[in-house]
Amino acid sequence: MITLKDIAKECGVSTATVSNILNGKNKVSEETRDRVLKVVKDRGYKLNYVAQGLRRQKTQTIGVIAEDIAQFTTPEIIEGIMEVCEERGYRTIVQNLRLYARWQDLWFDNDKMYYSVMNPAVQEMASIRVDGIVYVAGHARKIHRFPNDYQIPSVLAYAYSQEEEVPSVVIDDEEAARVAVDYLVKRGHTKIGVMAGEQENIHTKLRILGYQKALYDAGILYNPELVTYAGWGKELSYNAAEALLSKDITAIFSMSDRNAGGIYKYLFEHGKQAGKDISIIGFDDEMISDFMTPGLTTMKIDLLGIGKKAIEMLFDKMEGKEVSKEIKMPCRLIERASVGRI
Amino acid sequence: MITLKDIAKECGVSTATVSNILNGKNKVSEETRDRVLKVVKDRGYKLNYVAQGLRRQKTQTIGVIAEDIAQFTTPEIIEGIMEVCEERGYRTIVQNLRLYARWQDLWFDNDKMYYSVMNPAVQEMASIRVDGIVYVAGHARKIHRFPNDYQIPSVLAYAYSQEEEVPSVVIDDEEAARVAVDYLVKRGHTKIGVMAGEQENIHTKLRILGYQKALYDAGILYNPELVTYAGWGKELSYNAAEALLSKDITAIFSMSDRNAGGIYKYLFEHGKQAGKDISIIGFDDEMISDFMTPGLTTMKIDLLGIGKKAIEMLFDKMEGKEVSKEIKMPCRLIERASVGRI
DNA sequence: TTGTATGCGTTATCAA
DNA sequence: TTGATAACGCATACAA
Repeated sequence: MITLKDIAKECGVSTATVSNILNGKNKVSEETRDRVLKVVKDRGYKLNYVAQGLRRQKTQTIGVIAEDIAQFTTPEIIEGIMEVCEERGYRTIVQNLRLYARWQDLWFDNDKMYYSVMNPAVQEMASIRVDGIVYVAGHARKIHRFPNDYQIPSVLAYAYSQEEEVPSVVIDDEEAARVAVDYLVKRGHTKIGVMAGEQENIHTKLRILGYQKALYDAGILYNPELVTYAGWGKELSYNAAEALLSKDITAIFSMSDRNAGGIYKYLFEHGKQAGKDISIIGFDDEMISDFMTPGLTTMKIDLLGIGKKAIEMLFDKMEGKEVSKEIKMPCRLIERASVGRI
Repeated sequence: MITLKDIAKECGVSTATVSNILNGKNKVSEETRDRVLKVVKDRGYKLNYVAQGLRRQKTQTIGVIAEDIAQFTTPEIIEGIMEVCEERGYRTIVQNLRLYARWQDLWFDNDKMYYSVMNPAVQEMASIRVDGIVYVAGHARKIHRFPNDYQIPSVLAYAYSQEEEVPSVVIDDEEAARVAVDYLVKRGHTKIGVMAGEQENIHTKLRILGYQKALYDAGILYNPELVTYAGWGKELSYNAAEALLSKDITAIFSMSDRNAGGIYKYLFEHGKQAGKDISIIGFDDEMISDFMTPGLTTMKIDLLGIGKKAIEMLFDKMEGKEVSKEIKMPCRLIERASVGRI
């Protein structure tokens, strides 16, 4: 592989001069610049970032640590991060912890498991000498002890940071839920059930709060019996659908599109339809919501925006600017056909 | 940041000794090893991969160039690549060309557009001095002129290579289609329509071939009038559904789950059901197929397997082993409820 | 078993 | 405007 030294020799100049030219320092004459640039091009010379990184002590690289790129939220968040990095001339290197693929949800409360994968990943990033780290969580929770021994500027995306120096970007679950339920209320629904996610999950708790808020604003009494916890998948939700539907309700706030899918399945098997026999609003705007029949009205998460915001905060931090401790990104209502009027 | 030299000084040994210990060379006494290792641990010393890469002329890093990680096939392929890389102690660095995000499908036939993004990406990988490259395509097509000026061992995943030195891993479209249609035939269907993808697309052409093969094997005459081209999305397929359904058919081979979704929508609006009024088999096994009502029987693509196979071929290449020019990965039938018997 | 010295490809300092 | 030289952190050949 051709090096800077080769170019220098071929041009009859010093390596310092070639380096200066390549880095746009203007202490070189037009003439030598042109000559060198021509040779660089002809020989197809390419800078060695490894050597540059060593000398500069700066790799111009952002590390992304993803809990699992197979989580539906993750690729789009990373897409947002990469888009901004590219604009700013930064490279991106992705570490995939594959936490869900390894252990499903067993790692949630198992620090030993978690850190057995997380620590090496951070060390890896440190060894590569990335200039900053974006940690992309698979679902919202409080992350404490973010290993910051290496003094690398870091930002959390899609989870809440417990450490002062690590800011985070999350979705505004409570407000999004309030908007969703308010949408039902505005269409005349007052008896509104909830197909909730995992009971201990932060998303779940905050969305319950938003649900309460919307009811309160409308002067409707909160009735805990109308809230069913069914995890995040289709199956549990399907199993819970019958009991929930047998209650005296006209609409359901489903905390994920997948949960809504379980209800749809139940309805289908009993010859009923969302939007007609019962109103349903989902959450996530996963692709499935556009493929369910009828289309599922739902709350869209701005994943791209989360990624962009997170990396922008990281750059601000790297430049020593003041950054907010936590940013809540709004969700957007996507209207389809699963909600009717009373 | 603490360096190898610091450790050496603290232990009163030379850097060479520390390096030898860290690299598991057994020309060191137990005693000094233990002493050094203790200091390494206490001080939290971490190797600098940048320096190591420079010295070794080997970065222990695999570059992944993805046409777009937002394509539904891509994250899982990357997941497979990363899993194997991790086992072998290789790092992974991902470049996301964001081709679809930038230009939808305009870049397919526009070499200038394509290489304006592709060439810098490859140069980037070259500058990082990755040991090998896996290129992950967003959809199957023939890729010529894979820029291999840098002599970096490379492999194509999910597209066909036109270059002798670049092997590829693709899905066996023809056989998968044959299996799908045969499944319909075995259930008594003889009048089988096709909701096909983009006409010029390789997936489309090969699957048509598979369709023909299955018909031929069953002694059914191929009738081109039963084949409708509708792109890969839901909308065009929905628009084409009426005409296709009005033909004298009892089943449809849909070349993507999304296409099947368009048919479902049409059926739903006309009070009909897949599996009862018409049989449908899809392709891809995207998540939507499990959420459609009734569940869509479909062909699952082994994306994880494609990723693993591709990276394994790359390692073989890097080790100078002989590798096949092209590997076709089989698809698997996933039975749900959208196909009935005649 | 351990240490010395050199070089990987680049950038930065300083002198010319 | 240009060049000589040192240094970044590590691995290795060779000497001790």
